[in-house]
Amino acid sequence: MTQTRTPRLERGRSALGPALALVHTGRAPTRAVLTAELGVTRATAGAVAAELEALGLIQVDARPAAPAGSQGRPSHRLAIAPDGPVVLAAQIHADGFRAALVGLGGRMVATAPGCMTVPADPAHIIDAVVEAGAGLLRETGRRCLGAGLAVPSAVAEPDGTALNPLHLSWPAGAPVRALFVEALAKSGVHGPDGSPVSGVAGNDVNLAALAEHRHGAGRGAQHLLCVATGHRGVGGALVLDGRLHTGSSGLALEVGHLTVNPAGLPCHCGSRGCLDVETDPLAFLTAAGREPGPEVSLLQQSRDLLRSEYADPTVRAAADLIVDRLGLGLAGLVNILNPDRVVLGGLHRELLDADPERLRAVVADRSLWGRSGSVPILAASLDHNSLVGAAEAAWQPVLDDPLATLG
Amino acid sequence: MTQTRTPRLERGRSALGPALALVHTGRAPTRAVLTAELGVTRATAGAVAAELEALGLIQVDARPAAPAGSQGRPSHRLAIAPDGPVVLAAQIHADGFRAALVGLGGRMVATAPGCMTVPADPAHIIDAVVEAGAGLLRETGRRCLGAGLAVPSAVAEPDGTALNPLHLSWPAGAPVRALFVEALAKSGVHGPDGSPVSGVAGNDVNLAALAEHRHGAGRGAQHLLCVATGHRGVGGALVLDGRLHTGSSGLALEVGHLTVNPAGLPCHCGSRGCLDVETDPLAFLTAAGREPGPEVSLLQQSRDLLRSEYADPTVRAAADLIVDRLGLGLAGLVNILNPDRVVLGGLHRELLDADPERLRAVVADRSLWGRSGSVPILAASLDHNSLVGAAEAAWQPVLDDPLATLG
DNA sequence: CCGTTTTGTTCAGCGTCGGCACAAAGTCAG
DNA sequence: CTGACTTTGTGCCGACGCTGAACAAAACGG
Repeated sequence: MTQTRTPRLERGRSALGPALALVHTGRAPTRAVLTAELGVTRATAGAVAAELEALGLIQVDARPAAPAGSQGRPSHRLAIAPDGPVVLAAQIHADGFRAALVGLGGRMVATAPGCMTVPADPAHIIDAVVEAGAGLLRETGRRCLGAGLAVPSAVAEPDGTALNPLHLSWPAGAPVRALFVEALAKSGVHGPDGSPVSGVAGNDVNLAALAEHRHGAGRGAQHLLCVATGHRGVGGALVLDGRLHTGSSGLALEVGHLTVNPAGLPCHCGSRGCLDVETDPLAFLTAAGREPGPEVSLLQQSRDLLRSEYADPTVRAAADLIVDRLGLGLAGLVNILNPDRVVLGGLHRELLDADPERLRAVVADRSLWGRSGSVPILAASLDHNSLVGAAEAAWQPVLDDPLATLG
Repeated sequence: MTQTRTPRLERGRSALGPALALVHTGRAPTRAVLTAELGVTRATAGAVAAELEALGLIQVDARPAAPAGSQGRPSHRLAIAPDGPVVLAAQIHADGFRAALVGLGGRMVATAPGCMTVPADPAHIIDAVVEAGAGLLRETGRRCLGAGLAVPSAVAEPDGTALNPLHLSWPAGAPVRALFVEALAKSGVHGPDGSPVSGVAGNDVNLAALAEHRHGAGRGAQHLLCVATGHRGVGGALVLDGRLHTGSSGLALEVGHLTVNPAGLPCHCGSRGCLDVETDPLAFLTAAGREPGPEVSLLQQSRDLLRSEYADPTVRAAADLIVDRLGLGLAGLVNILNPDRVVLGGLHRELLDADPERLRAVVADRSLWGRSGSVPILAASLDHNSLVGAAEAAWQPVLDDPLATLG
């Protein structure tokens, strides 16, 4: 009998994936740096770069723009091919959806926003956002290698179902990944070989964390903790050694039910004073004595209030209160996860911008010992980070093994 | 100029490390299974096994004990070489210390307990435990490839200092790893090449989790959460994909200050009702209305009480109270980390044994949705798991690259 | 102009692993 | 008992990714 094996590591240049990841995240601007980062010889790095260029993923400019002041032969410049393949990224949030084409390097090639004019039904909305993305693909004629979808809900693995899509009034357990894949096939989105592209779905904060780690405020962090609040409730995410930690069934970093105010508001989870109900936009508006209106999103109302009336002592006091509660929650997370960076999004990001020192002081005061007490807390720095993160998740197979997904 | 490179991946048979790890954890009892687990051809697996045997690490029995009922040629049996090299494992706890020699497979070859007769000084105790280990090495004449030390304190990385060795009355920041390495050199513990062996130090609960994951109740878990309480305070640990997650500075899983009883006892951290003060042996004894005595350890007193007087309603009520608090803490951790298994040690293990259903019910009730709500909670199953874990940490370089550490 | 420094490329060689053929050692059917 | 079948172990050869060294190229400085 002929010997069969279950291939663990595909054949092909094994340094290809790491090399592409380095160029993708901007950590390998030249072949010389690529050589050092990969830990291989110049010969290998050169061959790898040539292969990536042949695949149409990167581009080598023999004449660099910056002559620089160092001596020796100037290095050629490595860059993402501007006309290379893209992935389809989609995001659904409380106020609408957005589709985009995203190239390597996190570059948004085209984008199409959409409002919630269709029925609030998972299948219809996902169909609409995929159709918008397919339209962009038709307009631009770019090759598409994958697709990613960000939703404001925990997504269970390996099922791909949304467990708590509360803001969307969707039923718990909606099979978002299956609907996404189905919509992709229906819209005729296909890869270079004509077969339908693979689709992945994930929690929006998780994906935002991935994007911030690759291209934003989290760049270079070993263990990155992200916390964000957009509408109702609070989301968390953790990137460990460059990979998203979603736990063994996709439910990790459900941080909303950390107790941050023992005598606080009752939460649907049965406890009181959970992070979810104490630090989200509604909590802020309530603490500031404002009645939330129905026109714009709670995040928008909170942001407007914070930016325009921060001088008002009531608003200031409300912000301080939320910051104190958030700080307690972050300190608890820092003690458990010991990240080397924290990035905040949504309203938490705004609160950090308004008074960076207060939040940092609370966290430092309540977290334990040494370096972890002074863990840097930064504001998210990317526009549409969930969308870019959905693209990152879609790019992941290519970054892991370019040959298997292209050649 | 000749090309230099910073080697990322050492040369040598790259399947050697994974193969040794499989035999080490008992997941490769035969060459046939090894072939399947590694995902290589039989030829490669055979060559790898032959090389490991030549290195004196494993042993191939051509005649297997179990003829089994399956047809085809019976597979030869792979086992850890019984007279192979060992590592020196050491543990220091509140009541004394213990040194041991541990072979691959977690097999304890020799052990030597010691009491706290020496001054309560880090250097003296570490010298004593290393000297005990060196004595075992001299007695048995085994080759020693590394050394590991478990201490009841968070150990900061990369410094190797003990940050909160409270039960030992040591100064915070004691340089335990440096002292350990120094003591090893002083005692003449050396590797096969005559140079002093490398020494690693870690938190005892972290190392216990590693041991349980490799050889105990955590075997096969993808993400394993361990929680244990031995004397005062509560320790946590997380094993992710087979590697200990210690965070970016070694301080991860400091779970003692999760709030589990908002109106509870004040804690030195400034909050109230922390896991540390609500679920440790002292909390149990106090809840049961017993005055802790000075003779034996708090854990021993708690265990005796729980085992002999569980029928007493007061004791039963105290146990239930602690279990409820512990369940709240575990649920919080499960929501954040989403492990697929939880293993409990120390008093928590005893409480689980006393009433497994109560704890599981509390955790399921307070953790969120689906599979994570029914995460299995098991009792630690290894004797001296911190000690075995110290050995695991010492073995790690060999498991990662046998050739680099041996030949 | 030539030496120095750094970068890029070509080429031979080596080591690991896949693929195949064959041998070995058991079960099962008759 | 014998022969077909199944599964395991091993020897051989080639593919291929990578190293190492030599050489060429492109800048700077004296």
